[in-house]
Amino acid sequence: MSPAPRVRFAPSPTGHLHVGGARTALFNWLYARSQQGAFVLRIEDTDQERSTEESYAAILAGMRWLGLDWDEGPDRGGDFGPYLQSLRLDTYGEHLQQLAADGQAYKCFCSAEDLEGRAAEAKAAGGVWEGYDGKCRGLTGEEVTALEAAGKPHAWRLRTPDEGSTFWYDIILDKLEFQNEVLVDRVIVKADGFPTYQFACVVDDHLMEISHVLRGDDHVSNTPFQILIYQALGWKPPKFGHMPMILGPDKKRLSKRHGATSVQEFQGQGILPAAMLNYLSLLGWSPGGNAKEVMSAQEIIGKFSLKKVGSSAAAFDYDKLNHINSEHIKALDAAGRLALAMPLLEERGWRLDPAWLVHGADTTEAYLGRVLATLGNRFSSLVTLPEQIGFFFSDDFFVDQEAWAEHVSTSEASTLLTILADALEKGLAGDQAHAAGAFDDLVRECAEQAGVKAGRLIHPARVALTGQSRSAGIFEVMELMGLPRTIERLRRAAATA
RNA sequence: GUCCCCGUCGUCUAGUGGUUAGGACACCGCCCUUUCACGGCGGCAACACGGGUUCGAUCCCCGUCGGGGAUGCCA
Repeated sequence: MSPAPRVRFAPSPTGHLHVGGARTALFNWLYARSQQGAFVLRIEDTDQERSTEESYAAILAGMRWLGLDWDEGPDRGGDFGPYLQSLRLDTYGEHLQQLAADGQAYKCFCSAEDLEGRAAEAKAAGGVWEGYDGKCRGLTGEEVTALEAAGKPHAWRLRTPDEGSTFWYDIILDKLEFQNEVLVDRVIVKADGFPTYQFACVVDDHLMEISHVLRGDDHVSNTPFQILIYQALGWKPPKFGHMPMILGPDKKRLSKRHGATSVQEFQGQGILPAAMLNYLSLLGWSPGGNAKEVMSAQEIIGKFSLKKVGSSAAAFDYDKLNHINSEHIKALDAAGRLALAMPLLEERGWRLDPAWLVHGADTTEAYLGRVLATLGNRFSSLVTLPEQIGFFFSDDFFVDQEAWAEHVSTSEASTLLTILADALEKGLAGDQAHAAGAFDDLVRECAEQAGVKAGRLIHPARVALTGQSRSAGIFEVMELMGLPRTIERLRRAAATA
């Protein structure tokens, strides 16, 4: 049995946790958890311009929301820290010295402007700029001394071989090979003394004993250069696995124009973390065959395997995410649903109105519990829930104008609703008003007496009471709303014909 | 331009050198029902194209096309 794997998620703190990053983090986490390995969080803040505290906090918050817990990280330490690259500058410096000592790294005095200028020239001459022309590669000791004496700042580049090839066996993509000829001498330490991503990533992955580097396939072309760094340092590279990217619904790069792209936005849209995690797990991976797709994190861990991770890019499907989300909501028990719905009431200041005198539910929570029970599986979205239950808490509720016009604003409806209101006033009292069945009987009686089918009365009543053409069972609604309020709304509706 | 990756229903995917190419989302229809929803049942719909290899290719090879990525002193 091979030793427990050590994997990592290494975001740069330059924005929110994007779904692509979240999926990368998720697959690393799934692999670690399914193999009893370690999941490390490392922050790659080597870009002094773009790294921010807010992004750092947002990324950690996003991961916590999703439930991706890490075993080692900047906030909780570990045996291989620090886990913030800006705190590891000495380490990178030492390794750079090692490379400089044996001539594998050299100083490059070309400024960004120099490089741009030469690239433009090459292009103008009809040629192609391959990335770096190796100008400082052959600088003599005297030339270097002179440039330094002149105060010219310099970066460090890795001297890469011109012949041969670099290859590796990717866990997901199988054998990948690059001709060294196309690999350029890229910068490993910038003029500001900070390492580039390429260098810091290699040094840290090695020192932190990362066994598997699982990342997006946008890193495929960085890998050969990184392998060259491992070789220059005399180290054995870890195993690499490049996962396919997540694209927008139109197969183009996923961007804000497609809708939400950061996990924080999905949170704001009523997506449950368990649902988000579930949906993301299905992008590029599958439990196989006819296995059910709606799963808890534990179930996913139990079935996860890197071997089953696919290699083609996936389009993000908001519809399916919503479906998975509704399945997760429906799978919740009463307490779980209540916990989800209560905050929505609080946001709106909705409370049980004592005047409604609802039997057996004297607190807002108990009342909401009964409302949700009546709703049953109709409660499948946090976005629509307020509309679905608002009329239970306020007289100023959402009204579907189209439904109102069709079912309520007619003379027939007006007549029938008045008949019903009268009958409720005379016929129902006391304990009877606490049984949906009593409302049921009375409504049908009224319809019969008026000579119409029950549905002719039920439809207008539903819209009159709830403002919508769809709701929980209307007799339960009457019972939960209370007799006085029911009669009041029926009369108000009858008057609008 | 160059290098690299990818290509099964509209979407996520399962799958095999010989299958009626399976499931899920979406969509459509029917049933249930006081409507909607839920649920149940059914339907539509795919192996990108062209060459090979083979008795036989969705599957193996080559090419084309399409999509994506890289080409930074960003990560």
